Amino acid sequence: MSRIDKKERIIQSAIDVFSEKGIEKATISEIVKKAGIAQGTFYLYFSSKLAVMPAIAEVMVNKILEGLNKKVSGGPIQQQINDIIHVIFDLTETYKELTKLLYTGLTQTQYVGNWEIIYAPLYEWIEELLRNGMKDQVIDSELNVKYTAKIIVGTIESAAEQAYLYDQQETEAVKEHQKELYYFLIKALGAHT
Amino acid sequence: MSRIDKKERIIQSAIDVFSEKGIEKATISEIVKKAGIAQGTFYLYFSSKLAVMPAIAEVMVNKILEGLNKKVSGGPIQQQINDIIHVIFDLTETYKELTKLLYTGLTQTQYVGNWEIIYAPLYEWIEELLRNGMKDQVIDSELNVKYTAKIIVGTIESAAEQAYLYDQQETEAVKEHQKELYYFLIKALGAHT
Amino acid sequence: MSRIDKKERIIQSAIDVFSEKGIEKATISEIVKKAGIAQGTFYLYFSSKLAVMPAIAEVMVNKILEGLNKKVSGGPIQQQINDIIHVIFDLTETYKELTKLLYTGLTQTQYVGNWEIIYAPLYEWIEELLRNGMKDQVIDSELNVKYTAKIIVGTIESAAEQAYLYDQQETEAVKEHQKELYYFLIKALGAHT
Amino acid sequence: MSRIDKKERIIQSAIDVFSEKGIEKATISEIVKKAGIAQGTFYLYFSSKLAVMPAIAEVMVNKILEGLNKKVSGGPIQQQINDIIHVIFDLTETYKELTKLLYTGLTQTQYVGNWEIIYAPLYEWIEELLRNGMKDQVIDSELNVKYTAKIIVGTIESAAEQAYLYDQQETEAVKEHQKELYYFLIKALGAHT
DNA sequence: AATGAATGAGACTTCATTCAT
DNA sequence: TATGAATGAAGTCTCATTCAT
Repeated sequence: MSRIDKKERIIQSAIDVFSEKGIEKATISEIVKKAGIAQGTFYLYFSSKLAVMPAIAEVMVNKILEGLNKKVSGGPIQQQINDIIHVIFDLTETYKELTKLLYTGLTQTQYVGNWEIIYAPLYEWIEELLRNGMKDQVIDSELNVKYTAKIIVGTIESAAEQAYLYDQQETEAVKEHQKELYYFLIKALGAHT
Repeated sequence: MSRIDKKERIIQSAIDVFSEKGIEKATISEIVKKAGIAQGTFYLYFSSKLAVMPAIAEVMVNKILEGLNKKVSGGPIQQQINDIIHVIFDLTETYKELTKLLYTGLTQTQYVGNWEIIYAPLYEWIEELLRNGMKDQVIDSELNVKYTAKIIVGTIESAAEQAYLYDQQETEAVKEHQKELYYFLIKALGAHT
Repeated sequence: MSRIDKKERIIQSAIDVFSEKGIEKATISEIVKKAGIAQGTFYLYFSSKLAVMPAIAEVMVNKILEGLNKKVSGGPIQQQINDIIHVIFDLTETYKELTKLLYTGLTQTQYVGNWEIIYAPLYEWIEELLRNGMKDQVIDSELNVKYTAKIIVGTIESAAEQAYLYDQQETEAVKEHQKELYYFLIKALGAHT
Repeated sequence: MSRIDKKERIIQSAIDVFSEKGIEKATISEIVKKAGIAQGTFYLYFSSKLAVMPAIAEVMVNKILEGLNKKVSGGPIQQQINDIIHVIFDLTETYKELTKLLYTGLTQTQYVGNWEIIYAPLYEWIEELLRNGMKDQVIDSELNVKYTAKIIVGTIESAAEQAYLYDQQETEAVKEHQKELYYFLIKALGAHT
């Protein structure tokens, strides 16, 4: 097993354990046990439980980007917004606590600053979408691309967390929530419904 | 010192310690020390560190409600939205990590369900605002009041966290972010800018 | 069991364990086990293994002082020197490694400075002896009391350590060593043999 | 790099690390790091951390012998005693903790017995000096050469440790201490001051 | 002979929780 | 009700030692 393998295994195992137990109750002991490596080996790669957070965050953002690239069609902006909503909702459902955990985990460490760097590619992806929409004159041409991208991501993520994490909504309610969110965003962007 | 005093002191002290140390590193020892009570006394009021969370959440939501009631004018919907943004941004700045911590803290316990109950008054406040706006025909009459209220709260809170917590923006950038958020919401609600 | 009892027990147990195992191999686990207290209790009294050192040093110096007060006669200076030699040799034999350990233990910590304070009463005891001898004109009247006291203690202690610790001399050799040491000191002090 | 080079480097590095950290906190990791060799390589030369001690002791005794041979004049015994004091004080100042560490380090191992062997050449050097002094009738002809040599070495070393290690005396005080020690030894040996 | 990643035993340390006062 | 010393379980982390390369 190579060095890189070991590190990957730790990250993957940490994702599992954090998801299941939460940051508080997650232990390095359990992470290494699940990763199938020795206790001391953990410390060759990470200095503490929370030091794994940035690596996990990167994995998560990559999953979102992958999802966006795979699932978001090249069609009209309305369809694209709808696809983005579904991608983020699906990932949030799959990884439930993890996203929230990441925020908290990072804020509890010296790595808060990393957050922006890690999320940058995602924001850029949305910014590109907005710029194209503005170029095609299908969305409000006066909006600030940078902040709007952040607002959109925050809005969708918080809605998804609401739906799956706090409300623990039924499938039907989730659909309703998504639909409302869709109209909300479409209007906010000045696109035609 | 009465029972209620003691309990209040524990909650306040817990807010301080959680804010400063995060959930992970906060200890009951420090909470009781700051509260000026004995170790054992804590357990007369709360069963564990995380059991204080719902009480803290309630305090926070009350602060938001207080802020809304005090700061949000009776004027046009646009002005009200603007006021709401400022109230939530200000509280987020003051209590920085605390909101996030609350989410995480609650999700790590049996109290997740409480979240909705605690936030209910806040959502109702916004829902009332929306209903009035619809009645006055100043906002989109077709939107779903319940989900829209949640979406609005989520959007503003996530933007505030972005601004103060992750980006650690300068005053100017925050203002820009707030302005963009304002237009975003106004449009989303179908109100005239 | 009172607070003081607990602390005393830790110190006594630490003396035993350090003597038996040396600083390196002594563990807090074993100290508490022998003291019959819980692991965590140790930390209520001392912050680390080495932090017990000054307390042990004090105990040792007190033992020496006790011995001097009890065993050293009020007779002629020659007899007194002889008695001092025996007291220090006896204690060194009983506590073998401990004295050396103390030096090392203290130098490995922030407590080096304490050494002088702890040894002060012993030096004073010897200084008093010297001053009396000078007053009675039985020893060299020109010697510096302060440094000579230190030199005497150092000379006797190092000889005792030589005898018992490094050379591990037989009884006869020890007697010979002591006798030679006696003449050495008598002459150094300018007393008549 | 030859075998001998490697071994020398380990010993030198161990001296540095032991001096800086003390036996307790010195680690093989740091010794090899400073020596510029791999972890495993250490074990090709020494079986443990403490097994380096005898080698270090030898280095130290050689330094003392070198110093004596170089610095101690062929003049009158008084001058020679004075030179010896300076040599041992200087080395003690340079290597501060190391001498004490050696004692302790050796006593914590199976190598205690080695101590006498290692120190033998030093004692012989002093014994030779004493025998010459006796032959020349400049010192007490009745003293036991063997024990007196040990006592002298112990007296000077303990005084030097007092001065530099525990008291951390200023230059002036050290000179005073040395002067007193000089008269002390001269008188003890029955030489004329 | 040399390497250094990996190991895992075990020491250290913390801290929630208890309970006699 | 309130206290806080004592507990000891459990987690963190280090580091000597091994072994495949």
